Amino acid sequence: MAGVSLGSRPTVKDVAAAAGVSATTVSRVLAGNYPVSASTRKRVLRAVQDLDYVINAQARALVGGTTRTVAFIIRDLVGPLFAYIGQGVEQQATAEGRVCLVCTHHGDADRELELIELMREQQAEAVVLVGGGLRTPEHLERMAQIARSLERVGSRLVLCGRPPIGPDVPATVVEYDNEGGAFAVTNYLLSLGHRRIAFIGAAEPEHTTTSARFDGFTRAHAAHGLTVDPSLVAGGTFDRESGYRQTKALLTRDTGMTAVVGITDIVASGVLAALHEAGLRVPEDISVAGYDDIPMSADLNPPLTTVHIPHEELGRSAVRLALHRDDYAQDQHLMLGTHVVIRKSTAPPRER
Amino acid sequence: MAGVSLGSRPTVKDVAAAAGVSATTVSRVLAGNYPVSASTRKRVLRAVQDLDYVINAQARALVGGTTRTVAFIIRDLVGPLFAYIGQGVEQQATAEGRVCLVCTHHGDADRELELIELMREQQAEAVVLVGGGLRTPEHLERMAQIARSLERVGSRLVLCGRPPIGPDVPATVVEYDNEGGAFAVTNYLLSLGHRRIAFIGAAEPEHTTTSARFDGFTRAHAAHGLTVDPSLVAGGTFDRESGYRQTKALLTRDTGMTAVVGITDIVASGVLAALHEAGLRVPEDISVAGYDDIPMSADLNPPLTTVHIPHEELGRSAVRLALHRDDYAQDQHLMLGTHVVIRKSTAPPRER
DNA sequence: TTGTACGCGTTATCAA
DNA sequence: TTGATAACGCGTACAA
Repeated sequence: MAGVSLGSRPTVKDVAAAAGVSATTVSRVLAGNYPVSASTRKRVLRAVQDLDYVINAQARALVGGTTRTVAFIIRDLVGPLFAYIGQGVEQQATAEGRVCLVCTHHGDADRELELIELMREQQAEAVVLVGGGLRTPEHLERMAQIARSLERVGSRLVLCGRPPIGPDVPATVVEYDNEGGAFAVTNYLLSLGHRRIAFIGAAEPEHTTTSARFDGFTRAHAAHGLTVDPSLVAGGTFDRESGYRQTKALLTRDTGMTAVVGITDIVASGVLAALHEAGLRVPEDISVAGYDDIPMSADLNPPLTTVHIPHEELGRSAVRLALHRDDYAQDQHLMLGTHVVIRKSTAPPRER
Repeated sequence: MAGVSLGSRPTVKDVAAAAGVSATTVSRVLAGNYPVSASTRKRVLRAVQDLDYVINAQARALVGGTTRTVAFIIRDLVGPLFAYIGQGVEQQATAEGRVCLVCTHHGDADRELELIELMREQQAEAVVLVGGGLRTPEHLERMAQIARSLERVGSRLVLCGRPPIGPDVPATVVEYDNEGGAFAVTNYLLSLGHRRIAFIGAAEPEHTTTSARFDGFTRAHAAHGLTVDPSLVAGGTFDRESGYRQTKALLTRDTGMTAVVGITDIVASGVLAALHEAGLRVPEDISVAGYDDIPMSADLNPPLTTVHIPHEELGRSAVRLALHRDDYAQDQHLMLGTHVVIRKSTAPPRER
């Protein structure tokens, strides 16, 4: 292997020297945006090969002003829902010639803010926040400030699966119809004849996802002239264990419930487990619905009725909009549709 | 908001001007590695606040020589196994104060090589390859070259879940006992009395994961004085659909098989589906085992006997070793153990 | 304790 | 078609 020197990265200068040209010429050959004679180009490319040269992205970013980098900040890398959105982000970023930075906050809202700051240091062209977030006034205010900070340096805050922060806050928003999906699935259960429907996972009312889904649940009841019975509303977190525990608790009381809506499919899988354990059949004895339509839902026993979210499309659109916001004044707020996927876990209530 | 100028990122110079000091002093305050008078520090920090200044990570990397960045290259962001390894990588990187770059190659080995090159441009301190890879001579040779290229510029190739490339190739390797796990689970089935065991997912013999697992399967047979019947070995890919199709095909022939090993849990879930559809009970009529111990395995019907891989530990160790390779001459090859997790999908064969 | 001058690797500008 | 020079934003050696 000719010409490779150990211990230090070759630079344009080294290539220039090896090719007997100036650094400028090397740069031009590599960029291909300037006329260079064929013979010179050949010599330069040869030197690049010999020295095993690659460009220094940091140096290029420093002078060029852009890093061609997109950051995405996500609760976790695991978990079927977020991973699919993340996959959409990564694919679109790659398709647009960008590199992806990824960070996880494990549900810690303050950590999320820290990470945005970190991504601002990294000069990310866009900072995509995946999934729902807090909606307390303080948090929204800090978020608004951060959005403006990013704006000032030519970057862009992107909310993916979360409602806008405020009317005058510069941010790209790609959300899905969280409330509408919850309305639709609840409405479906009500149409089947259910009147005692439990809702599991209603804690954290200041969390955007939680509140939107619960609102849809409530509105569907209202549309049928009903009000939600608070004793049928259980709290908990977004995991399977929570769905299991909350269902167990509900079963100890005589609630008369004939259907359960889990705030996510994962929660619903815990609901199913608890019901099976109690010897109840789904959907004969009790109906169960989830939310998210993660791949696993089709494999549950029985296959779960749920609300479909366009996971990947969410991520892709987020990046696409953010990177092309200067083009023909695109609308920077997109609301993607959701729809109910009817499987085997729901049926009319038993005659009592 | 005082002092924020629109449209351009503030620099140390701006902060210095605002605080009435030199750029050097600002740098020192921010780095905190040099004595600065309390009053000066205060003025500087105040200016930083006012201007909403953050450091430029690219510029710092250019002079400092290090990006504090770790890249990980993975087949997909979705898929339970890789995501967990990725999570380990991300967590350890964060714990070590690094930022993560992520790219996916969707199983395309050439694309993987391109991405490594891209990460070399990005000056990543370590480039972690997650999951198995090709093992053709050409690919190995290109891989070895790349490892040396990375080495030359102070970066490091890390193989996570893949065997070493060669003895003289500079790379950090963290693998798990793929062959041993396959041996153990096959041995378990043989010990239960099974003699006609199918292996599903044996295509791509040049893929490291595939071949290691099939080797373990073969060796277990040999240890019992048996040879593998080729008619019980089916090919296919790593997905559920493949497991389903291959099983269907096996069932059309009278193979006499009493047990099936899927090359992954996902494949095994397809196997289960095909068996159920054929009216066969698991494990009464036929036993099924998988590989990977992804979370879903415990929820399959019946819960799947499988081989556990220390997913997250794999990712964490990979990053830890790579970043500390200068410390006290650490061994840069780690082999983590696997073990069989016995659940409900395996039992002794029926008396015939 | 603080400041000046230079260099990191690249590209843009200007001149030849 | 090619080259010299300056500049990007920061850290560091050296000087004060």
